[in-house]
Amino acid sequence: MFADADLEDPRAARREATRERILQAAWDLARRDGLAAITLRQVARQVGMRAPSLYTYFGSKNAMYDAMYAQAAQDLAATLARRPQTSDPRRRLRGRMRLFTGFCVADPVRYQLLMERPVPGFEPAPQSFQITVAALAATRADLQAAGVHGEPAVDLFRALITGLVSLQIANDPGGDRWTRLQDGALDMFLAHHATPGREPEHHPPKGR
Amino acid sequence: MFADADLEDPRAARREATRERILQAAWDLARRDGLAAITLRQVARQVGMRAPSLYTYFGSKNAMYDAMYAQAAQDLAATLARRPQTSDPRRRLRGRMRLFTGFCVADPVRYQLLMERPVPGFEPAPQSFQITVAALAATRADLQAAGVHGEPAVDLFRALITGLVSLQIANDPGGDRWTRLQDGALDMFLAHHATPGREPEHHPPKGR
DNA sequence: GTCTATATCCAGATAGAC
DNA sequence: GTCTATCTGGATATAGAC
Repeated sequence: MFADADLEDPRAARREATRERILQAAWDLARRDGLAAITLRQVARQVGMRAPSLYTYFGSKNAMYDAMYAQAAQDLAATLARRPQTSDPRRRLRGRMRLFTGFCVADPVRYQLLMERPVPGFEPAPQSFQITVAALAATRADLQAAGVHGEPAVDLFRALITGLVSLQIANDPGGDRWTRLQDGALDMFLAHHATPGREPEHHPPKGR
Repeated sequence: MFADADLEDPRAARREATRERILQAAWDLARRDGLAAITLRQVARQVGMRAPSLYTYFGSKNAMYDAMYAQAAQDLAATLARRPQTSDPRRRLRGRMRLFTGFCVADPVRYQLLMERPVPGFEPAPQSFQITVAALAATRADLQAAGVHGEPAVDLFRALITGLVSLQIANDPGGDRWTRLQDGALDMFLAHHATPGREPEHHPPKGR
């Protein structure tokens, strides 16, 4: 975003590198102890500093969480955008779904920060939050292209994915007990909620 | 459990009543500020005491969480057991599902304490946890009676319910945007994972 | 930019008077 | 059984020397 505004300036570059090291340390601690449990003292120690020095880089602890959220949102957007062109809408939907579930289970703490409210008192900046919303809108378009129409169907699809991911993370972290069910789940869903056969170009309904 | 061991003894009864008042205050505060945010001082004030007095009733803050967890687990067990006899397995499954989702959305904080790990450093006593597990086993039996066999199908069913409940709680608290999808979701699920027609008495497969 | 020192606040838990 | 007083510890954040 504005991070690389002055990549030429070596001072700014070095500052950015330090910011990055701090965030990396924060992620490591969050993965070990939970997002809400990290303290500025711990983060500072991890990068060889004392807590007050962090205030040179982040105005507050919540500002640090904000930077972490922004990183996570960028990760998600980059992951979902990676999907290559495919002519078959169902294959594209399936690919996007796999990318999404893969992203979620690859780093449960990142998922938690992005999708839940794991830190009391912290809410992401609207600007970062919009990145997340936009990234999910792509899936909505895929659904429509695959012949799935109507808000209830989209909601049910979201529930299916959310359930698979959260049970996977909670009950079989690192495994695939639930994620391996995703293809079958998609088939089941499409059989009930997609108009069969090829789907023409579609202009969105004007309602909602 | 052991709470009513000496209901005759008026001293024990009064003590139990006070314990109950304290827990009620803790639930109220948890619903307002979140489970992890409640403090012993707040709870004590709420019942007209000072914090140290609570140690007469609970050995530690975690012991209080344990008592809350036990209450929630008992609630769940009582709710799921309430299901009246129905001859049609599918109707029974549907009824149990509705009881479960209703239980979850009726008190999101209770659901959170029961199903997630919302308080860093607190894990429920195994004895209470077992109540939860046993209560959920009933649903497993209902699934089998309705013609759903195999662990993957059970896992998918759990994912469906979990997703509906958690999106409902997170994005439409107090509403029914997701819970109203449950009957349709069940139909979809059964169409794909249940053996059609009437299901005979079934002895569990030895595999798995 | 980083440090020490400190302000400010609040937590869970214990000791001991009443 | 309930209280006051206190212990112990940790948090975020700021002031100001270097």
